[in-house]
Amino acid sequence: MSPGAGVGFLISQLGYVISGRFKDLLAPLGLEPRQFLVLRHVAQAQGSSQQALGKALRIPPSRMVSIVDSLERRGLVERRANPTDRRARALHLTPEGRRMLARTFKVAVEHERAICADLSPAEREMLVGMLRRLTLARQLVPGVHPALTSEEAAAS
Amino acid sequence: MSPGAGVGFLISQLGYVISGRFKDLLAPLGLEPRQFLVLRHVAQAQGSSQQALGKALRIPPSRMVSIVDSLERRGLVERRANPTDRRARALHLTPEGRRMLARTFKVAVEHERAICADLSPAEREMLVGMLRRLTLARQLVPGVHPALTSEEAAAS
DNA sequence: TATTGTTATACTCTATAACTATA
DNA sequence: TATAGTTATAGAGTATAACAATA
Repeated sequence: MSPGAGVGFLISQLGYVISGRFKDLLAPLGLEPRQFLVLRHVAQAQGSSQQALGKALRIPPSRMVSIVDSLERRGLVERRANPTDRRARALHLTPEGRRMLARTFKVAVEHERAICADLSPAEREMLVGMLRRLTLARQLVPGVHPALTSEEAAAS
Repeated sequence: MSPGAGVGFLISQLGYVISGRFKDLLAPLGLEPRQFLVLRHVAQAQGSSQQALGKALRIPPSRMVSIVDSLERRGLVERRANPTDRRARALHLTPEGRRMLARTFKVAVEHERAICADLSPAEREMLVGMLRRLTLARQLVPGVHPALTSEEAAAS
């Protein structure tokens, strides 16, 4: 009866501590979750402009600047000139960026293993299956964590 | 492999949209989630001092002030004098606060129903059971949503 | 005239620390 | 000397709007 008991409240609580824990795991690599989000998507769409990427991730242009700034400062991403449009900057992963991404994937896999430590593989699959059947699961954008992007944009 | 696929990422995404949706459902009642959190706990521990409640909810004293202010302005909670300690204020629900709480519970129940619309009661129970078996579920404080309280305190 | 990236600005949220009145 | 509540202040994070270069 009380909201402390339901599926919604439980997932909401768990989501918070899970993402907080992931943030902690990422910290030793000197990476914040939203930097990780962008880094990952740069890898998947190399040569994209900042705003094209920002649109896909629902991150406003002005925010993309500082995120890409930080990634570039760390030598993980490069802003290259775009030959066909001198306004736009083509984003590319550096070799160091690629190595970093590999490291973060290991962290993510270990995180997942720790979370599901007490579940058999079959149970884990069943869990994913049921989570995907929750109504609100349909409005998720694959691979994009809404908490790391604009709240306004996410609501629209 | 990619973090977009795992249980952790999925719960983290879902938690965000679920709590965002609950916030939207609460909005027509003129209540924000953290006001709801405090209101609910005042009901469970009537006569508590602000700081006693804040300690249980991991909300720092200075923040409690404005939350209780807003609840008092709306006539949902009363600060009464404490006969044994004139520094402390005893928090009590008003009749209007009690009615509001009943309304929010209806909202919460409807929210839960909507989320789990495509699950049978048995599946829903199974889902709760598996969520509770996730490692990080052990560090949850019952009934307290960490996102609405101090991040620092939650980490400690 | 529209668009890319950038900068400037303002706003929200929150914690820390000072302050008062009691204890 | 310590504690309850309050107020003041400062910091982080973020969006909106103005701006310069280019289309």
